[in-house]
Amino acid sequence: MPELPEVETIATGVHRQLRGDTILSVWFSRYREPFKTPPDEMAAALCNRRIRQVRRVGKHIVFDLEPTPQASASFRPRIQWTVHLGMSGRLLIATPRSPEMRHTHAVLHLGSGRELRFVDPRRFGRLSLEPGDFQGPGTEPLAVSLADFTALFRGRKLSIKAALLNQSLLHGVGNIYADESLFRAGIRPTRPAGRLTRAELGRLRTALRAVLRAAIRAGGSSVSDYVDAEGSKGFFQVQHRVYGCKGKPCRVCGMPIRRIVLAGRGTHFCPRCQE
DNA sequence: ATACCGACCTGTCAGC
DNA sequence: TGCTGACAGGTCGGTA
Repeated sequence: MPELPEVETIATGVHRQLRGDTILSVWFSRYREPFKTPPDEMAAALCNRRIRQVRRVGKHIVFDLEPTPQASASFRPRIQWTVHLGMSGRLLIATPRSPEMRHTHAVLHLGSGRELRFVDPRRFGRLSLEPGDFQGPGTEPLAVSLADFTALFRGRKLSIKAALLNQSLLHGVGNIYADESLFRAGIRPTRPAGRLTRAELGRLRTALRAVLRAAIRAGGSSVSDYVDAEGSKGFFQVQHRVYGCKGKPCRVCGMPIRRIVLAGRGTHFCPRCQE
């Protein structure tokens, strides 16, 4: 389940491998779900583009594209192709001889002879064409100042957990890192976001940045493995302290970790350490 | 405007 | 063994 650290790791890996490569032709599956832009329009815009940069914005992977010298002069100079992996989306760099996995929904044929494949069994992923200034829906959690972070939650009645998941506030935080950062900050997920003290918001911002950075470091150690081949190895190196730990003793106080449903999501916390 | 909830999807796994 | 149902969750659209 790709959240900010996973998307960052994938974007970095794809950037390293594909920067400077060109898109010659594109194939899309028949499923319409992955396309926020009509497939024909997207295919026409992607062909004869050079990959200038691949990076992460929120949970989106953004391909900055520029025309190849051969492209017609009517091409817009710069466009962006964005990939959202949803729950189960993957990007694979393959050769034409690599067997095609089930649920492959897009294949970009590249000038180097390689292929970039988008595989997404559950089809929650989305592909989109952007005019060239894609910003994402919310604020970047790794760059937000304390003042801006505090302002995001002011006056809000929804739970802090739901607020962290709201991509139009902060983008990039998903269920795992919401739970993990709330645990590290000692804040119960059910607390109304607007009722948190300045001190608590400060702890939460610090915890969120720390856990995201640690996860990026962990994922970063196996970037090429992920992009090349099967695994999502790197992402399991992260030590979860509450997520998926229902009933296990809290690492700090020993109380059993509780699981409730909040904002429609499984939510994990320590009933003693988080108040 | 804000908040909440079901729908969308398929693979996995517990339980029978 | 093979089946059934619950569960996983990012995002969107409908509703209060």
